[in-house]
Amino acid sequence: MSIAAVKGMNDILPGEVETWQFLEATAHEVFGAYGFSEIRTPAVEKTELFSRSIGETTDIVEKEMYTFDDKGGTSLTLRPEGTAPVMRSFIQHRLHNLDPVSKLYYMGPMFRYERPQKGRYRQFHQIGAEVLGVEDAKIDAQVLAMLYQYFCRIDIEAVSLQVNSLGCPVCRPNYRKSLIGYLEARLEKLCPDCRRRYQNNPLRVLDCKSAGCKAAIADAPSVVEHLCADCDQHFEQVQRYLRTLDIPFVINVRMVRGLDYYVRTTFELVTDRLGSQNAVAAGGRYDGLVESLGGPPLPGIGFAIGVERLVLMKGEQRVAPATPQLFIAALGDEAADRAFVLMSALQRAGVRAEMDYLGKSLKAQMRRANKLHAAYTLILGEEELASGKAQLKNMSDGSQSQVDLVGLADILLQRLQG
RNA sequence: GUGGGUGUAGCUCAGUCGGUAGAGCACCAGGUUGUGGCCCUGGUUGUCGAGGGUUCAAUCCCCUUCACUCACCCCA
Repeated sequence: MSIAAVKGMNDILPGEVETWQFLEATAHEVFGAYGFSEIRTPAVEKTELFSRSIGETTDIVEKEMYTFDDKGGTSLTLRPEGTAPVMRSFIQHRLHNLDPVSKLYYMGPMFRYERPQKGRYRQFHQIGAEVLGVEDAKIDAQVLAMLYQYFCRIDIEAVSLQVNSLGCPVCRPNYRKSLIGYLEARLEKLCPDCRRRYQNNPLRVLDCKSAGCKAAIADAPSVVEHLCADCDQHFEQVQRYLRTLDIPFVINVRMVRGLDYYVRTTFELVTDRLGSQNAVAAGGRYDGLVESLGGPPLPGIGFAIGVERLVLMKGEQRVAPATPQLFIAALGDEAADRAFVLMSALQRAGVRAEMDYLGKSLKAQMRRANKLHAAYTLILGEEELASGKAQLKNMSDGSQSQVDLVGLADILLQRLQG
């Protein structure tokens, strides 16, 4: 057997890559309109960055990271998510000194050692955005509005925006305590996993998919009822601004986060079309993160979109590859040389032009022009060289006209670009 | 990490109750001595995932293994 790609890491081939390019180009455009700048960070970071930010006891850090020692003995990790590297870069370059508010976005591969399945891969791609320096609920709403606008622009529907508030270090401990008390009284109804984790990570139980757990937590205390005054007001304002902007959303008080740094506003864009990997985008507020990584005490909020999941949702409605505007069918060596020069001139001028390189028959060249969906085919043979006029065929209606060989490049440029 | 499913041509798959394989699509050529799409004719392509066992004989039965895939888990 020849060498295959690494498990869970996929090639993106012609035919599919056009969809990726569209999704990325639209992100540049939409995020740019909202005042975000792109930031690019390395694929590898010191391991400590992730263990400190994501949380030592999360699954990501405990068992899903690609971690290794480099030849100098430093423990490095392929980034499993994008927020921590952006925070690291932000702090390292003191970006808060340039502007009190930073709006950044990124896109690129992330790595997690998980068992691959539909919508979940070991190398996957995220498009993410982060805002640093604003606590006001307007920015929460603006980030959500931008995310919503992006999904409108890429024409993906069948997603629902779910919003929740997780509280802050002041109010969450109280909620935690009351939730643990509630779960303790119903331990025997919980699944084994939840029985094990209700002490360490009680919020996780709210997200459990087992029928027993779902029933057991049906009237569990909700986070929202336990918010402190500040958090409650913040959450109310977020909702008010979302309504002002006509952003449709639902409140899901059972939504939790897999990463430890989230506080207050959290959200997910979920769909029922991707099996169990139902989140196509997720994010939230992380007000303590920058400071905990050694930076200034700045609030932050952001999200990440799973690009593979978008591509899956686009499904059959793929973005079509660009097709040649002109195919030049040449017969004989002399005509092929003329065709080559002509094609090159057109390409320099930005016209998508193509010709045959394999010495095929005219019939075969026409077939290829058709297969490539060329808009026009120029036929150039001995007769045309002798008469000084080439045949230009419109491939959609089959009509054919004569064009002068003298100044042909300019004539074609006018026809094809005008 | 756990469980299920599937591995046969480039793709989607059929098949042999054990006698070393086929269809459609794709690709190539011809039907038109210089004109695509539709149609017709012909052609190319396989270590039947890998290793071992049973057998005169294995792509088929048995064992092992690998890969892919879906789900659990986790998450974008």
